[in-house]
Amino acid sequence: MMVQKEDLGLSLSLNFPAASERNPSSLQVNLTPGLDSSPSSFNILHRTTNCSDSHPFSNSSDRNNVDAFKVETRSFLKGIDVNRKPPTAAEAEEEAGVSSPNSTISSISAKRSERDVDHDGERASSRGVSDDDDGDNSRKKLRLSKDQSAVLEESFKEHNTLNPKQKLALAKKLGLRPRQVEVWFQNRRARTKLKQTEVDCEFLKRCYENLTEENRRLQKEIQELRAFKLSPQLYMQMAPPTTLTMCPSCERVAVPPPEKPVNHRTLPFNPWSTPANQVVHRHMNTLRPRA
DNA sequence: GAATGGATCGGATTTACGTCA
DNA sequence: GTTGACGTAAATCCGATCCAT
Repeated sequence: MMVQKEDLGLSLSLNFPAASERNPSSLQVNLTPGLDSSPSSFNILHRTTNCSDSHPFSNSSDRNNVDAFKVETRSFLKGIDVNRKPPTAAEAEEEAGVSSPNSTISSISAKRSERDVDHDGERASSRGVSDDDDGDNSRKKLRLSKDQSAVLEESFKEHNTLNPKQKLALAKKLGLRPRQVEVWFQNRRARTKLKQTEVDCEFLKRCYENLTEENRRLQKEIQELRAFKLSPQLYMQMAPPTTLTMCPSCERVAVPPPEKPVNHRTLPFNPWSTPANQVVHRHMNTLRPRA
C-alpha cells in the first residue's frame, strides 16, 4: 500500500529563534498535516552523529516513552501484513544474540553477516526474492505497509537513531529484518536532512534579499546625510532619518528629542543591539543648550 | 518521465579485543 | 603480572547511487 507524502511526518524547522520572532512566517515548515505537531515533535536539527550523545535509552524518560510506545502499538500490529516470513525461533535467538555490539567475537561475526547475506545464506532481503520468487534475480522492491511506516515514523519521532536493542524490537514488532529497520532509519535521516537543507537554503535566500534591501535603504540614507552636510537648510525640510542617534558622551542609543534637530552623530541601526524603544535615556536632556 | 522510497555500496569512524614488546 | 602501542574485526553511520513502484 502506498503511503502518502503527507503521512511522512516531516516537520522541518530552522534554529533561528531570534529570527523567527522577527519573521515568524518564514521559519516553520510543517509537512505533517495529519500528525500531531505538538511541541514534543521531532526537531530535525537536534540530530547527532554520535549515538552515545543522544542514546535513546540514555535516560529513563526516553526508556519509558519507548516502553509506552511498545504497549501502544502492540495491539494493532498483530496480524500486520509482513513482507517476509516471520523469523524462526532459531533466527530470533540468533538475532537476540547479536544485539550487543560489545558482545563476544562469535556473536559479532554472526552479526556481520546481517548486512551482506541473509540468515539462510541468500542475498539480503532487499531483493525480496525469497517471498515471491519469480525466478529472476532482479531487485524486487518491497513496500512497507501503511501500519509499518506509521510505526517507524512514530519511532523516528522518539529518536532518530536506534540502538541494537531497539532495532531488534522494532524489527520483531513489524515483522521485518533488523537490517530493514536500520536501512529505513538511515534513509529517513538522509531524506530529512535533505529537506532541512532545502528549508535552510530558502531561509538564507530570504535573508539575503532582506539584507540587500536594508543595504539599499542605508545607502540612500547616507546620500541624504551627505546632502544635509552640503545644505543643512534643505535637510531641515526632509523627513527625519530612521537611524538612531547616539549620545556622544556615553555612547548609548537614544531617542532624539522631537522638537529640535539632534546634535548627535548618527550611527546605523544595529539589529543585535538593545531595541531603541527599550532604552530610556534621560541623560539627553542635560545635553540640550540652556535657554 | 518524474517522484518516491527501499536497498546497496564504499568510505569513515568508533569500539572491543588480541598480540607483543 | 601490568601497561601501552598497535593491528584487526565488527558495527554503525553517512553520502551517493541504483532501481522498482
